[in-house]
Amino acid sequence: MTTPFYITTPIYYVNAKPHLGHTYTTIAADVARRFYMLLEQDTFFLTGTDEHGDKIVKAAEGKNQDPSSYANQISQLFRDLWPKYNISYDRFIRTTDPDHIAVVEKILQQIYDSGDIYFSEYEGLYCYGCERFYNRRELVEGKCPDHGTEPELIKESNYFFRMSRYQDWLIQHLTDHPEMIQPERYRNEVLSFLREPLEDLCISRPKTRLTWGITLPFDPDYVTYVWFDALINYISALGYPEGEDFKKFWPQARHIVAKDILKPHGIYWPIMLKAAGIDAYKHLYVHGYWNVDESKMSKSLGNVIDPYYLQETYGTDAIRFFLMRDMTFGLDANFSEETLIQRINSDLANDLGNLFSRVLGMFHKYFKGVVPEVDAVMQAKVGPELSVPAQTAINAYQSEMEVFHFHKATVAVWEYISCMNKFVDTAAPWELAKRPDEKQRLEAVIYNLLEGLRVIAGLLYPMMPDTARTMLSHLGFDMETNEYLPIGAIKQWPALASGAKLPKAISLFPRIEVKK
RNA sequence: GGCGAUGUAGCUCAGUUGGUUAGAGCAUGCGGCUCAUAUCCGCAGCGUCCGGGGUUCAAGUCCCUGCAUCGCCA
Repeated sequence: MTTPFYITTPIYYVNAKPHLGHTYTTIAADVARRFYMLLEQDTFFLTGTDEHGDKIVKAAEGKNQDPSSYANQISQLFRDLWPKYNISYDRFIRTTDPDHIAVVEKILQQIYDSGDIYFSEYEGLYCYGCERFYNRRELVEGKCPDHGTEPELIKESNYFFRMSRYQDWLIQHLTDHPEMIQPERYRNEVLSFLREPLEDLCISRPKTRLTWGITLPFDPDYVTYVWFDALINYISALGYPEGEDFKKFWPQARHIVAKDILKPHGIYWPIMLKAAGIDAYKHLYVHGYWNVDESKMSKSLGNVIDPYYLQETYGTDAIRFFLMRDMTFGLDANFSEETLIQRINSDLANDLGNLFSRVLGMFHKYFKGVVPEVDAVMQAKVGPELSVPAQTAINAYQSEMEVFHFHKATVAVWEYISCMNKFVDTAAPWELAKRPDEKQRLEAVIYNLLEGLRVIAGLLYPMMPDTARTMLSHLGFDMETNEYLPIGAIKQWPALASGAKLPKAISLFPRIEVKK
């Protein structure tokens, strides 16, 4: 019985179209998920959209739509985008889904009954234009920064979640599970935040102000506030509390998020789970932002990268590869089409594509596309030159992937690709082909190069599923019935059956000509 | 204002518990091969490892301080 694997992306807020950041998070989750498929574990991959709240109401009003149809429309953009990037999720959850709403109600009632939700009146500075409260320090000379009007002091009653009660528990839990929040810098950020007393969280909005939300089961005059609704998706999607998927996958939950939503995921969510009597998730992986041409991606700068454009222009696998290769998980990275093209040409076309092409080219030239039988003595002599570094690459790749260091895992594969290219040069099959007495060596050299390609293709599957499958089918694997090569099969060496007839190579990644 | 992170070749970054001439990829220059997508392979150059001080036989690596950038909090 293997360990199940459960990975989630955040549910994306439908106040804007999908951008590069959403795309990165979702691809990272898909890569992780496919990696665990190679390990032959049972996997569940969840993504979706977050659709309630006043920002959605406002955005809908701006387009003269009701919140529901507006949310439908934006949510659909995400569902249309993911197939283009080969995202293979198991469920796309929406906070407007009836089963989700039922679970949110259930959890709210449960926490309310146990006494961790209380009703309280408070006073604050409210701007009617913004429909929100302001802190004194947010105001500009005592006025609303957006409207320039003086906010009014009003009294309002709301429901609060007693987070403060669980502060010590959370600190202890994070201490006992140092690996829970990664990379470490974000764990430290959470811990430093927890050094100050935690305030209770306001989890409701009166219906006089907001109706687009889930009604509190214990007070029909209020709806629940976005985070309390949104975070619960991670368990409602699995059929909490009785669902088989919940029982199977929840204990292994791993969340991927961008750094802007560290606090809800690092603090609110574990405490909500604790208050509801549910085990904490296993890991939270926090990544940085993609800057564009050295500056922050923002609508006002007009430099928001459109993932549809990228996919249509450069292709699914090239973008998947670039995003995984060029961002150190946890740190900010820079995106520019120039570096993207650079990467595609140098890593994909020159290193990988050309290797594939030259090896298969020689194979067809010297062996007419039929996998040669290799002499055992010769195999013992030639094989290790490629099989030993292959094992090294597989091990490095595997241990980096397990901790979501996609960047380093990629480098491990490319080190092996480089090793293969060097081997072609030193073994010089074109010289061997001229000498009949070297026929056995030539057979071994080509055979083992094909083996190396098999390993490369196997490892590339999580990152570049289409490319990997194309390569494997050119190496004679039946990719109609198999989706991928499991890790055990990747590690085997030699594996290719002699006598098999293989198709001619195709160009995996054409070079992109840069006009100057 | 408080806490923290980062600062290494033109660019992007690796550098374990301090230990020999500081590394990789890309870019640049030169050379080689011809199987291949004008690709690949080899060689070369380039670094006051942010500045300053200290500990040590020995510091990119530890301590103090200053500067810069960034993040979180107030």
